[in-house]
Amino acid sequence: MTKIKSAFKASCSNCGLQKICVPTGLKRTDIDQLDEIVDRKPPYKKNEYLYQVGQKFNSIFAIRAGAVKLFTYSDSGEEIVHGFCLAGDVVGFDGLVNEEYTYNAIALDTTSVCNMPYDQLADLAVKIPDLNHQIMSAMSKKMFDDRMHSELLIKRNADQRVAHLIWNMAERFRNRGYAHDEFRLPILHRDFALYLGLTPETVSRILAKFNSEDIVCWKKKQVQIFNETALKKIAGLAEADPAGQEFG
Amino acid sequence: MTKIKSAFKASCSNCGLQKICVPTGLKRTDIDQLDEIVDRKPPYKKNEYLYQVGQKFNSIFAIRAGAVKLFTYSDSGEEIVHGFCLAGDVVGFDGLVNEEYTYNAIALDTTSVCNMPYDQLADLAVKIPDLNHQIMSAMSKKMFDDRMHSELLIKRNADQRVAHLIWNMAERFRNRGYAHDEFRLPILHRDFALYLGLTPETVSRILAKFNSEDIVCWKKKQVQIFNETALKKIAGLAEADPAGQEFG
DNA sequence: TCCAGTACTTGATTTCAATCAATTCTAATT
DNA sequence: AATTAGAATTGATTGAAATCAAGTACTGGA
Repeated sequence: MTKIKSAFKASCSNCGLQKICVPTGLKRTDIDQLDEIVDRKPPYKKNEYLYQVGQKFNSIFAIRAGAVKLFTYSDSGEEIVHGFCLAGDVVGFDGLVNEEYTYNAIALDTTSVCNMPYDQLADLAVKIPDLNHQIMSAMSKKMFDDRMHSELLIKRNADQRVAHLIWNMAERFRNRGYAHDEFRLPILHRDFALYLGLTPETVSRILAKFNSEDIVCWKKKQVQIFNETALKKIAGLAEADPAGQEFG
Repeated sequence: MTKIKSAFKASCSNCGLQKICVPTGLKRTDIDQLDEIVDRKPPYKKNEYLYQVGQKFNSIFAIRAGAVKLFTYSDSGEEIVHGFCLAGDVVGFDGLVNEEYTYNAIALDTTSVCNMPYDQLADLAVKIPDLNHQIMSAMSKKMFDDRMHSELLIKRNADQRVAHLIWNMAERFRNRGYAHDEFRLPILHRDFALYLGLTPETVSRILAKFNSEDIVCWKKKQVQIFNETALKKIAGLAEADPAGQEFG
C-alpha cells in the first residue's frame, strides 16, 4: 500500500544518510517497508522541542538535517547537557522502556526529522531481524557515547575536553560524508561548556588559545580545523577513533 | 526437564533477592523456567574477573552475594571505574549487542553469581514477554545510572560526590532489605575516588571530615551512617531518591 | 607472628578552572 | 535601521582539589 507523504519527502532509499541512519544493513525491500512507516513532518524551528521529559513515548526520530540538544535539569534546577545529535543520528530511545522520554530534546537549528512511530517500528522489527538488530545497536551506541562522556569528565582537563569534543564532531561529519575540517556547528559555547562540565568563560579562553595557535577557529557557529594533528594530540587521542553516530 | 544443579544452589523462587533481580514481576511458572537455565557456579574469589573487555559475550550475571567493579582503561592506560554492583544487581548487558563485553568486571570480594547463558535467556524471553521487558528494563536502568554518574561529575563538588555515592549505596542496601545505616562496603577508597573523578587523598580528607562531624564513618570496609539528614543534605538530595539497582 | 607491599592518612604547596565583573559582539524583533 | 537581550570575550581574583611528600596502618602470605 502506497500513500502520499507530505511534501517534505525524500525516501530512505534515496537518502544520503542511509549508511549512517536506521536503514544501515537492511535489504532494499526492508528499507521500502521502513520507508512506509516514516512520517516526514515540517521541520522543527530553532528552540522547538522534539520531546520533553515525562512526555509519553511514541516515536523515534532520525535527524535529516539540523541539530538537537539532549538535556535535563538537576535537582537544583541547573541545566545538564547530555549530548548533541546531528544529521544521521537517531534520537528518542531513552523513552523506550518506561514509555516516557527521559531527556528533553530541543532543536538547536531548523531541524528536519523522520518520525518513526514506535508501535509500527516494533511491529516491523519483529518481521525484520536486521531492523531489530539496528535498534539494539542504536541503544548500545548510546551507552558507548555516555561512557565516553564519563571518561572525558573523569580524566581530562579543560583543554583536552574541548579538543576532544571538537574532534568528535569533526569525525561525525566525516562519517556522514561531509567535510570534517570545516563545518557548521549550531551549538552555543554555553551548551558546549555545560556538556563538558566547564564554564563558558573557560571554553572561550581555550578557543581563543586554539585560535591563536592556528589549531581551530570556531566563530559564529562555523568551525575550521587548521591543525588536525595538534588537535588530536591535545585531545589525547592516540590513533584512529571510531567516533561515529550519536544515538539518544 | 529437571537436572541436578551444582551444590551452590538456592533457586530463584526461594531467593531473597527475587524482588530486585531478574525474576521481578514474573509469574511463578515463568520463574521456574528461568531457574532452569541458571547456572550456579562456585563463587568468584576476590580479584577474579567475571569477564573482560573484548571477551565473547555469552552470559548475563545476577549477583547473589559480594560486589563487582566495572572498569575500563583510557587511551593513556589509566583505569576508569564505571560502577559498582552489589547483590541483586545484574551485570553483563554491555556485551549484548556487539557480542563482546565492553567493560572489565572484577570481583571486589568473594562473589557468588547466577550465570544466565544469554542464548537460553533470549529463547526464553521470546516465550515470556515479561522477561523480555525485564531485560529491556535492565538496560534502561543502566542508562539511567550512567546519566546520574555524568550529572555527579558535571555538577557536584567533591563533598557532594562522596556524600551522594555513600547515600546511593545505602539506598541500594535498603532496597535489598538490608540495614541501610550500617553495611559492609568492600570497595577501596582508591576505586571510590576513581569513580568520582577525585584523588584518593581528597576522598580520604572528606571522609575524615564526615567522620569528625559524626555524619558517616567508613573504616575497614564497614560503613556506619550516623546522620542521614546531614548526609542527604550534603549530597544535594531534595527528597526521596529512587536509587535502586545497578545494571551493567 | 612477622614481613612486605598496598592502602590510607595528613600536611604543605601548587595549579587549574571557577567566580566576579565589565565590556563587546551578535542576532532577533520591531 | 534601531533596539535590546542574550552570548561571548577578556581581565583580575579566588578557591577547591591536585600534586608532592612523608608518614602510618592494614592485609595477605611466608
